[in-house]
Order: sequence, then structure tokens, then C-alpha cells
Amino acid sequence: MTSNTAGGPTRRERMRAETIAEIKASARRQLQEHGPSGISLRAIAREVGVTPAALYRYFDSLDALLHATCVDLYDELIADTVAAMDAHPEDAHLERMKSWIWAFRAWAVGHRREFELMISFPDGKAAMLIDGEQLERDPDLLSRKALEHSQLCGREMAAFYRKAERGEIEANRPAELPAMSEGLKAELMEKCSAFIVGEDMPLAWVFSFTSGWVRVFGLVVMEAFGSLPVSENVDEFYKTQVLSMMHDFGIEG
Amino acid sequence: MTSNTAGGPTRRERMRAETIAEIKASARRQLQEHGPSGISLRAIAREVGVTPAALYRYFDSLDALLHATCVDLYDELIADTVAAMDAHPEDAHLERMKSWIWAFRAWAVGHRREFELMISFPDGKAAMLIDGEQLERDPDLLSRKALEHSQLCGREMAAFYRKAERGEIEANRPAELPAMSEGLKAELMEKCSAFIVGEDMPLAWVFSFTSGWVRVFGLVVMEAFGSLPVSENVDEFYKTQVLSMMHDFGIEG
DNA sequence: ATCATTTAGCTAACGCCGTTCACTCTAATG
DNA sequence: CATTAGAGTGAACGGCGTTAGCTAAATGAT
Repeated sequence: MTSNTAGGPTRRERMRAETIAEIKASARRQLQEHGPSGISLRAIAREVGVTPAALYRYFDSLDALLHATCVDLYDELIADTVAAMDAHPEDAHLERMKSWIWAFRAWAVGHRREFELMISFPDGKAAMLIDGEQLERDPDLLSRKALEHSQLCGREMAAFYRKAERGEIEANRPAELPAMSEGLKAELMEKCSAFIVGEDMPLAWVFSFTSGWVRVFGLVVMEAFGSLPVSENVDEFYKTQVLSMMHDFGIEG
Repeated sequence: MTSNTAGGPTRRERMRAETIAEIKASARRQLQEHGPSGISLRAIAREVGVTPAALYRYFDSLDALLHATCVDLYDELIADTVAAMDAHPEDAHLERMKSWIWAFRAWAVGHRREFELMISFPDGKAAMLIDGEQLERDPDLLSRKALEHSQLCGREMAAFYRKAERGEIEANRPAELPAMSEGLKAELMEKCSAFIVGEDMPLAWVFSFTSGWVRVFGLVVMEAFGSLPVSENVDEFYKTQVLSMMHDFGIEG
């Protein structure tokens, strides 16, 4: 057996978990100080007080450690976002969506180095079948985490739509939908059923949601990487952008 | 004297330029194959057929080489964009702006690795005064290149506005402007006078232009980094986004 | 044509880096 | 208590960016 009589984690397991946490913390520190490419296995070992080789008992490679760090960062972003959203009542969907945006922005700008790592971490494919045996590093885990993050907003959107449909809140029809092929319509509906789990909103809502998602992403990336053409009044600029997006949904205020 | 009697470049200068080109080409190849962090000075030296140390006769450091490469990439992007825009007559501002978007997108998606380098290259500050002597690496050169790129679009926008103002083309007032402080208004006008050189457009146009710029940037980054929620019908999705942006300017079609 | 100077390139070395392998010691297991 | 699995070590390999000192060739001036 791998666990003791009490069923809890073994002493060894606790020690191991603690070491892993220490390693990750050190990696994180280096990430913040020297950027994604400045993370050094040997430096981590030095900081943890251990031989470089010892780290291989915990991670298959530096890449694996980076991947794990990346996953942690997503979890952190998601936790922060959830906390921000939960500052508003469950049915204040609009406010919760705004909080989602603000939390995303705050996190990305406050953790530029981390955000850089998350955005540019080599996608999929990197992990493949080797001798028919699946690697530990799940290629899609990161995409799934990113999806999980966006779903936080998608869910609110869906709930908002439902309420509007029932006439419980004021919302006009989203702005006029551009003409598009059946193919694009289908793909939008399909891909966005991933964002907005189990709900089917009309195409106009899905389209506006996707457009908004692109706009927010653009804002956040530009600000984090320093190419936003507004710097002193960024907060307010975001607000005007949010207003403009809400307008697309036929919502004012 | 450093040049011969004919006034043209010396034999040595020609050789030197050729070698530099060779080095850059090799760096570029490695960038495409192994990504920004996979560029190795020693590998370049190997490929060029020279000792690693020899490269220091041409670039102060690997970082300097990367910086130079980055500048070249911007020039390439700008050249491509200009060529695409020039496929339309000088006064077809709308078409030229669309071409700008398409060229940007095509370049970024067709050169993901390069785009990654350009976006994440450490900004400013890196180059500072050393012993009161300016370094060769100009910290703002990259920002200026990025500006140059966006100005290509800004100029068309300004020209379009001028024509619309003169009543030579149909264009309604841009959509209603969200309320904003004098501070933001001033900053928008100021920062965007950088995009739209020498012209002063009304705030509503400047705001819509900036919003559109953010949207395009979001689209391009998301597609290049694989987080765009549309994949099969991307072309068409871009078109709908462009239509939606044009709508913000009060333009249909 | 000769000499001095500039310049491109070399070799060798330094101190980093990620990774592997064989080994030891210690702590948990049966 | 004997066995075993796990954590850790030390040494090595090849690769990296960078520096210093040297050589030889091309250049420019006399």
C-alpha cells in the first residue's frame, strides 16, 4: 500500500508534496525575475538546496516543470477570477461578467511574465505517444484550463440570456448580425457550445459573445505587452470598451 | 577614408554586408524551426561555417542579433503590407485598410515564430547609457517600427475621414461615443496623432479607430497563438469582424 | 613597393546550462 | 529484521554565450 492506516497521505508523500511546492515556488520566482526563458533548473536546485539531478525525481524535464507551472498559473487565474465574480450576487450576471474582465486584465497585467509563459507555451503535439505509452504531460490540459477560464464568463452570458429571454431583465436584441455562411454559423454555434456549456443561445448572442471575447483578449494582450495606445487612462478606456461591447448585446449601462 | 574612389561600398564593406546577411538568414532559419528561444549563436556559426567567436565581429551579442532580426521582420511585415495595399488605387482608402488587415493577419499567421519574437521581445530599458555612451541597440527602434506599421492604416483612415468630411463619400457619423473624461479624450487624441500623422480627426473617429485596432490585434494574436474559437471558417469570421468594425464608423458594405 | 594599421578569423578557455548514470544512504514495508 | 523503494549525491557529457589573445590577410598611406 502507498498510504498509512489512517488513509491520509504518508509522511513521505507529505515531504514530497512539500518539495514539489518548494521547487515550483522557486521556478515562479525566477519566472517573475528573469522571464520565461530565464528559468534555470540548476538555479532552482541551488535555491532549493539540492543537486540539479535531484530535481529529476520530481519532474521529467525542465519542460515538464514549466508545463506544470503553467497549469498552476491557470488555476491561480481562475481562482482569482472566481473570487472577483463572487463579490457579486449569483444573479448579477452583468456585474459578474464585468468582474471577469477586470480580473483577467488585472491578473495578466500584474503577472506579465507569467502571462507571457501561458500565452506562448508550446501547444499540443509536443506530447505524443512514445512506444504506445501516453506521456504524463497532457497536451490538451492547458487548452482545457484556458477553456475553463473562458467558461466562467460564458456561463454568465448564458444565464443572462436565459433571464432576458424570460423577460426578467431589459435587453434588446443584439445588434444586427452580419451575413454569414451556414458553415461559419455552424462552427460558431459548435465551438461556442464549449464556452457556454449545455446552453444554446441564438446565433446573434453567440456572435456578439465571440466578438467581445476577441476584444477583451486584444485589450489584455496589448496592455500586458505594452502596445496599447492608451496608458494613463487605461482603466477608463477599458470601461468604454466594455460599454461598447454591451451595446453590441443591446444592453445599456 | 572608408570608401574607394568610386564612392561606392568598399570590397570589404560588400563582403561584410554579405556575411551579415548570411548570419541573419541562418538566425531566421533557426527561428522558424526552433522558435525564438531556439536560436543558437554556435549553431549559426556552424551553419555559416565560422567560429562562434567570429560572430562577435558583426553583432555585440546574441541579444543584439535578435534585436536586429526583429527590426528586419518589422521591415518585412511593413513591405508586405504596403505591397498589399498598393494593389488598390490610392484613393480606395477602405479597400486599402482592409488590405492592411489581411496583410497583417497573413503575415502573423504565416510567420508565427517570427511574430512571437516580435511581440515578446524585451522592450526599452534593456538598452541604457553605459559610461555616458549610447549603445548601438536603440531601445525605441522596435516601438517605432510597430508604430510605422500601424501608421500605414492610420493614414488611410485619416484620408478617408477627410473625404467623408468633404462629402465625397458616404459615411454616417460613427456610432454614439461612450461618455468619457477629458483626460481620456486628450490621451486618445494625443496618442492617436501618432497613428494618424498631422491630421486631427474628431474624437468619435479616433475612438472607433483605436477600438478597431484593438480588435484586429486581438484577432491576429489569437489566431497566431491558436486560441481563436473559430478555425475552419476563419477567413469569413475576419470578414464579419471587419464589417462589424466598419459599422462602428457608420459605413456599410 | 613598403610599412603600418585595421580587420576577420582562429584557438582556447570560463562558467553557465539540461540531462544521464551509477552510486549511496535512509526511511518505510512486510 | 531484512528488504526494498525512494531521495539524494557526484561526476560526467555535450551544448551554450562570451571573452581574451593571437595570426594573417587586406587596406591605406607613404
